Amino acid sequence: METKTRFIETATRLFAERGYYGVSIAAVANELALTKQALLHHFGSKEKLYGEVLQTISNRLMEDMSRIVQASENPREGFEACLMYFYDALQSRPDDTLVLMRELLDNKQRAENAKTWYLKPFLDSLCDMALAASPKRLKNQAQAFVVVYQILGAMKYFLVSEPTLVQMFGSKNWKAFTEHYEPELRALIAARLD
Amino acid sequence: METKTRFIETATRLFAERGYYGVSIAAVANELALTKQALLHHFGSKEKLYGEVLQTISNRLMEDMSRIVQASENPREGFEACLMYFYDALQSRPDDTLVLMRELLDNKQRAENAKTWYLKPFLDSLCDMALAASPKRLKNQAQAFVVVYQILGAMKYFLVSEPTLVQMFGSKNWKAFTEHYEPELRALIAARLD
DNA sequence: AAGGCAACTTACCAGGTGGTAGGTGAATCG
DNA sequence: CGATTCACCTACCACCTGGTAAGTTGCCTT
Repeated sequence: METKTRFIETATRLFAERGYYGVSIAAVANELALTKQALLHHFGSKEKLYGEVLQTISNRLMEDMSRIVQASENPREGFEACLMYFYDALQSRPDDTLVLMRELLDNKQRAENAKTWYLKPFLDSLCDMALAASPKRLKNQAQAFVVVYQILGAMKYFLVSEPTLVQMFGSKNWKAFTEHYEPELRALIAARLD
Repeated sequence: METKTRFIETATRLFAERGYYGVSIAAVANELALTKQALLHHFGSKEKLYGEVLQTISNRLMEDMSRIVQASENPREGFEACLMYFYDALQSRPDDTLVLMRELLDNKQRAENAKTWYLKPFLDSLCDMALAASPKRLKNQAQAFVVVYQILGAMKYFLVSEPTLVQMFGSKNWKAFTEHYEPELRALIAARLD
């Protein structure tokens, strides 16, 4: 595998665990037994490395998502399938989920330097899909956005809480929670679109 | 006001903005035109300062919540009022909300230290209330927990996104979102209990 | 008046931070 | 073959990090 790709994968894991400020570029490089200057050679700066991490996550989501959307027949089914796919994707890549959540919290600080909104197109397309899926229920863009955001919040907050909930209630209860969560998430989505 | 209290307030704001690793004790002290050694005099270490910040938030939240829980009469109405009150509380103190969210993400790292589950009694009582509020819909503890967690996720994720959404969509759109959010949150809660 | 103590201060430290400058050896290419 | 490019290196920089040591100042108690 290319060194640059390995840098991005390692950085994704470390940023997920400790956040942007909690990870030094030297720490990322050490994981691959390279020097931080090797990293700087490939990315130029820490901020650009972080940008590529976000871009990679964003690309992965957008590509898979557009595939799902095209495969669907009617807007409503496509939107629901898209959301459930998103839930599976977040569940199967917890590091991506954590990085996205951290980015949400951090980017007030970084916004001045990095003015790129990697996830905005993703949010926009979800809102458009929501409007198409439930034109009677959702009267305008703002309302569609709010409903989409409720659904995203319900799934992301739960997935991001795994370590805490396992420690709080034990892994047996956590397993029970996850088994209940998917059907309840479908029910939530349906309830929000009717 | 006591210097120590002012330190905690300033630290809460900065930790909310940049996270634990993103804030130096010197930065906190500078905000109050004091030296970092003044801070160390009061708290001993950065970790202890952070602990006091968490404790202060936890105390504030628990006090408010226990007051509300006692005041409820009808289980269903009491539960809904409780959730909406919680939404208002989070909304009125965005820094507290951000710090709690960050702690949720970080405590996989600090799992050893994080044995203070300040939110567990709160979660437990919410689950009990949910079961009492909708005994026909919710068959067991796990199901009640899942539904409660969906609602909490929907509100917390939205509130935590303010800085990002303001920059992404502008403050005018953000205002439109917040106006839609409260009624839609009530609708979400109702839909999840029927 | 004397002592103690809380609330600060300056001076300092070892180690880490992101980043620059200027290489080295190996592969590629005209 | 020589020139260039690539992927990496060592050396170095100015600044920042949390934390220690040792005062200094002014109020409170005895």
